[in-house]
Amino acid sequence: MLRISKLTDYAVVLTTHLADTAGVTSVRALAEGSAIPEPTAAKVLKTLAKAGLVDSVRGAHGGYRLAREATAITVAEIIEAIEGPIAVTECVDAESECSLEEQCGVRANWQRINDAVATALQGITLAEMARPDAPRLFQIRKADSAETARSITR
Amino acid sequence: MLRISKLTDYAVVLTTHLADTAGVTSVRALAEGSAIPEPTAAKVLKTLAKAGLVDSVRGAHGGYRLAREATAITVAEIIEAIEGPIAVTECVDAESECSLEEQCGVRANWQRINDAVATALQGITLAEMARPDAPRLFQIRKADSAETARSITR
DNA sequence: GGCAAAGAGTACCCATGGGGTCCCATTTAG
DNA sequence: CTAAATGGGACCCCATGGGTACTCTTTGCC
Repeated sequence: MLRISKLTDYAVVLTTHLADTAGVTSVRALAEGSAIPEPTAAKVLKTLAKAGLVDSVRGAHGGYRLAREATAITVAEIIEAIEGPIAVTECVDAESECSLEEQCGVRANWQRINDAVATALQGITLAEMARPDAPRLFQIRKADSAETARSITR
Repeated sequence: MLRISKLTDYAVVLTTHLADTAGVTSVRALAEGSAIPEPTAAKVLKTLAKAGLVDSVRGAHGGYRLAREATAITVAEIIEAIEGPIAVTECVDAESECSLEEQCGVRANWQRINDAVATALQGITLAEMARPDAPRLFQIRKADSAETARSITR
């Protein structure tokens, strides 16, 4: 499955909506516009605010707005705000004491895969994510030898 | 976090060990060599066998061996054997009825991200995964030209 | 000033499924 | 025949994703 959590999905959708709007938007409006249950949307937005990705305005007529330009927010940041550091496997995550890490030749390669995925997600901005007709696609390539040309054709 | 499950991690480690050995190897030997609890290793191997990635030999002196060359098994296959189809988000997975999918501009982009990740994992063989000093790295590129766009759409 | 409309913070609950164990049936070498 | 293996279940536990509720605090507006 290799899933991101639903909450993260919500976060992307919500920030996407914010990217479309100029001023601040209330949780209620955002929730309605995204078909996300309001309390849950509120929870997600609070988390995003703590992470500094959105700014909140309290009080009457308050709401949320993006803390930066949509072009300056990456999908990776949103994921990390909700789920923590991107770590494909446990052993890739910072302080894991894999019992036989000396032996484990697999680890280094998971690390590389993890880096590739992280880099990819860091390269995708919220602005791009907001456009269904995004002109850019993303591909992952082996960086190396001669046959890399063929690496896409599966 | 974007994690693959521990069981999948185990699967990669176990198949890696199989790639190093010629004949069949018993679950016990594999479990000991990988520091994975034996019953759990057994479970994983059964799943891999059902998926056709490893062959089992029953009876005394039985065990497992790779069903194909290590160069002909991809990491993507192992992941899918344990976790099912690679689907970064729910809406990417086959039969999801996302309430407002018409509206949801995010979906198409998740699909693209998903494809990129899947393609990457399909390009990594078990043989490569088994070598800690793998010479190849993996990187992700944005392809903003129209031609590459076509090459990914499956 | 006071009320109402917002978000902040936190505690809490519930269901799902990852992770793990066990048992018994079946196969096969010696 | 027996022991050593896997096949195929059923089963359990508990961490956590997902969702809810309730009480502060801030602030616009009459």
